[in-house]
Amino acid sequence: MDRIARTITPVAPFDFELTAGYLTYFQGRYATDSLVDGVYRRLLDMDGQLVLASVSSVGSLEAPELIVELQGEGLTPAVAEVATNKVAWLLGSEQKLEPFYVLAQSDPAMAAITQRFHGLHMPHTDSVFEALVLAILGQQIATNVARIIRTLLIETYGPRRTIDGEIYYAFPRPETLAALRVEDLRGMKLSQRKAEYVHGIAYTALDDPEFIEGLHSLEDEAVVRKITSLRGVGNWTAQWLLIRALGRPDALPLGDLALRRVVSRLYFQDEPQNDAQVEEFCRRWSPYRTYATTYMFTAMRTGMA
DNA sequence: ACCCAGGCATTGG
DNA sequence: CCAATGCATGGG
Repeated sequence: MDRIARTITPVAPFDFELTAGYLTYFQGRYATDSLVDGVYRRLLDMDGQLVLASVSSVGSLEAPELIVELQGEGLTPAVAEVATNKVAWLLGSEQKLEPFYVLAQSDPAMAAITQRFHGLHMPHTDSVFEALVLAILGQQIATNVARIIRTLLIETYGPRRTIDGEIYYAFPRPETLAALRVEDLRGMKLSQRKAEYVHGIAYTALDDPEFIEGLHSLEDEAVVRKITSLRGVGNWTAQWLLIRALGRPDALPLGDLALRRVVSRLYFQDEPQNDAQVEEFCRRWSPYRTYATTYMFTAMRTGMA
């Protein structure tokens, strides 16, 4: 087992615990990710080579610095370089939040939220495929149910590695999910329809990887047009893809019940708002609607809204 | 026993 | 083009 250490210098302000904890808020784990005793861990699947990244903070909010310890068989400096870049991406460390914070000052509620969660960056998924499958799994079910299903899928079909007596999982590969029968996915507590969606997306990702992973080079609108042609992917899923997989700052997941609720709670005295009203209202945060959405969800999750 | 929860595709008007 | 409906699971 080879080990290499690297550092990452995120764009300030960067709150490591808040950002790494965004995914792992439930018992410090999210199937593929963990945050225990200030160390964020994730098993990276790099062209079939499994590398465990262990990340800890040695800096501060305004002068952030992260230590990334990598371990795996045949770990070379070149591989470590790619792995470090992946970790930087996973933690959204390049995001510049200041312009959004300035915009948030024009609104007392958002100003309070951004102050409370100062330095929270938006975590990203490793691949577009991962974000797509996770979004399908999360459609129209309670987050708790979604978590159970997600964990089951990852721990059943994800590549794994035992290190120091602990099992780590990477997200299942397209070829693995594409090779399954729909009944196998139904065994993962997916509905017939979702099992078909996931299978179809895995098949597409395997058959035409560029269709999925090539979305990085397209404009937001083109991404939405292209990805919603897949069965199981509507606007809500496309917007989450822009946020979670592509790191776009101005996405807005209209149709999201939680978004409607949190906007109505924070700005309309709990008076229910429909999608058109939410869209109209959220214009004030463009071109940073991704950040506004994520911060509102975080506020809601922690009982602040 | 019900009802609902961070949607989508299909169908019927 | 828009509204209604089935889908599956687990928690309240």
